[in-house]
Amino acid sequence: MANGGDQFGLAERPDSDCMDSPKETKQENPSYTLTSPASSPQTESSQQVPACTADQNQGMEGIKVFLHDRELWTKFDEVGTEMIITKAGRRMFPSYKVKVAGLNPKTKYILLMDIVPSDDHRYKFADNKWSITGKAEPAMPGRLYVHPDSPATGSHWSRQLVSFQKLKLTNNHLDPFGHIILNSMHKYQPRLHIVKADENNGFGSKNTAFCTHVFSETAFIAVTSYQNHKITQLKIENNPFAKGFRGSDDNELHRMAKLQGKDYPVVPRSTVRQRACSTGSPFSGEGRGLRGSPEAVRSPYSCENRLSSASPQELLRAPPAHYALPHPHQQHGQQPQVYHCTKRKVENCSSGNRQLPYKKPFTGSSPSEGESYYHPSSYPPPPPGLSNNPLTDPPYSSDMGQRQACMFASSEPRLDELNCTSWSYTSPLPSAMTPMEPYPPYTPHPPYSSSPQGSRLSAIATQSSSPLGEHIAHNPYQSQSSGPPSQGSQNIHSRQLSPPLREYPRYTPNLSPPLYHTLETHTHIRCGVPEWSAAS
DNA sequence: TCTGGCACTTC
DNA sequence: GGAAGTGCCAG
Repeated sequence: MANGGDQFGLAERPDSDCMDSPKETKQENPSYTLTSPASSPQTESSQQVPACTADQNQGMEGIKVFLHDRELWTKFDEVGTEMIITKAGRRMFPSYKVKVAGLNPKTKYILLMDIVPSDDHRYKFADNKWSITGKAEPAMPGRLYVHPDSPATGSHWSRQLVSFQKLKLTNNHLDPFGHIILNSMHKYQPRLHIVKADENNGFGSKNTAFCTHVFSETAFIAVTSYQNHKITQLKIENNPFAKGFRGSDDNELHRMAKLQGKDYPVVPRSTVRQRACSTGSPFSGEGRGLRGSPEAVRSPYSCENRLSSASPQELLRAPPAHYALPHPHQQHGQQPQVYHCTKRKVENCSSGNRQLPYKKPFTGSSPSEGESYYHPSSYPPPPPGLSNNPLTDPPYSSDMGQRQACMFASSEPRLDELNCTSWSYTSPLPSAMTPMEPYPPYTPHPPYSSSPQGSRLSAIATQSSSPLGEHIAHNPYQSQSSGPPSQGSQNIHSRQLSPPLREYPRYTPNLSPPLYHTLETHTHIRCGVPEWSAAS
C-alpha cells in the first residue's frame, strides 16, 4: 500500500541490505532483506554480511525472492490494499506467490509466511481515505503458514513458483482451522521466511539459518467489507471468481436489475461507486510516489543471512514488533514467470486420494499455475512420523505429505517444530486444539533489534508473533516483525535460530483439522521499538 | 462493523 | 454436479 503506507505513516523502507543484488527486471524484484532493526538497512547489510559465515548461513546469503504479479500488487498498493477477513477464512487477493532463486539445489528448506502488524494503529476509512483512528487492538496470536511443500529441496522451490494462495485470513480469534488471525481495520505486512531444514543445519538449534523477505507492496489493511470502492473494482477486475460482478456487459446489468428488482438496465453498484470515486483516491497519488519509484522496482535484494550470537530462544523472544517498512517503495518484486506449487499433484502423488475431511484436495491452483510445474519427484517423502502419527494420519498425514499448507498452532509453537525431525509432532495440530494464549500486550516493536543480535527469527515472527523459534505453533512470530524491511520488497535477514522442540497438543478429532500447519507464535514484546519501525 | 445468505464463478 | 471462492446486500 504505497499510499496507505504514506498515509499510515509507514516509515520509508531502507534500501535493501542485500549485498549482491543484481538488478532485476521490472517484473521481479527481490524482496528486501530485513536486517537488524536498529541499523539502517544499508548499514545492516554491511554488518550482517560479515556476520554470516559460510557455516552458519550456508546458502542463505545468496537467496533471492521475487514477488509474482508484482504489478498487480502495486496497483492495489497504490490505492491502498484491503483484504477481506471472514470468520470462515478468506484467501488473499492478489495471492502471494514468489519465485525463489539462489537456494542450494540439494538442501532442504521450509518456506513459511506470517503476517505481522505494520504498526500499532487502528484505521478508519472516511472521506474516501484511510486515516488513523486510534490504537491497535492487541495483536492476535501470530500464526505461521507453512507452505505445504515444506520441507523441500532448493531445487524444488526454485523450479516453480511458490504459491501461498491457499493461505486464509480470518477475524475469528478462536479460529480452529489454522488460518491467520487478523484484526479488522488494522494494517498488516505479509512476510516470507525461508528456513534451512537441512539436517546439517541443525534445525532447531541455534545454528538454524533462515532469512525473511518482505515485499512492502503486499501490505494491506484487513477489513470485513471493502471500504474503498477502487479496491473492490480492482478485485472484481482481476479475481476470476469475481467475474460475476464485472459490470461491463449486459449480463451484469441484468443481474443487477434482478437483484434490485428494477428494470434493466441498472448500473452495478460497484461500477457506480468506482466511477464516482475513480478520480480521486487519496491513495493513488501518494502511493505511487513512494512505491512507484523506479528504484524500488528494480533493485533486487538478496536476503540477508545472519548468525546471531544470541540463543535462538532469545531471538525468538523478541517482542512482536510492528513491521514497519522502511521504504515504501523499494520492494517491488518482479513479475516472475508463472510457477506454482500445486497441492493436487502432491496429494495425488503422495497418498492417492486422501483428502481432508474438511477440505478438498488442493484444487485452488490453476493447472497452469501449479500443476503443470509440479514435480513430484522433487518432493521429499513426508516427514517421518507425519504419516505415521495417528494424530495426523487420517485427516492429515497423507494430506500433509501431500503438501497442504501446514498451520502450526499450539500453545507454544516454534520454528523448531518445523524441523523435519520434529515435523511429525508439530504439523498436524489444528490450531483449534491449541489453547490460545492470551495475547501479549501489544507493543510496537521492531522485529529486529538494533543490536547485531537483534536480527533473529523473532524478527520474523514478530509482530504477530514471537520469534520463530519460540513458537511456530504459537506465535513465535508474533509480529515482531519487524524489522524494517528495507525497502519495498525486502529481504529480511537470514539467521540462525535455535528453537526448542516442543510437542504439540494432540489432535482432537472433533476439531476440524487445520488445513494448514500453522504455527502460532506468541511473543512477548521485549524489544524496544526499532528506529525503522516508524510506521506510525 | 460485522454477519449470513445470495448469485455467480472457477475448479 | 458439487465444493469452494467471489462481492453484494440486507439486517
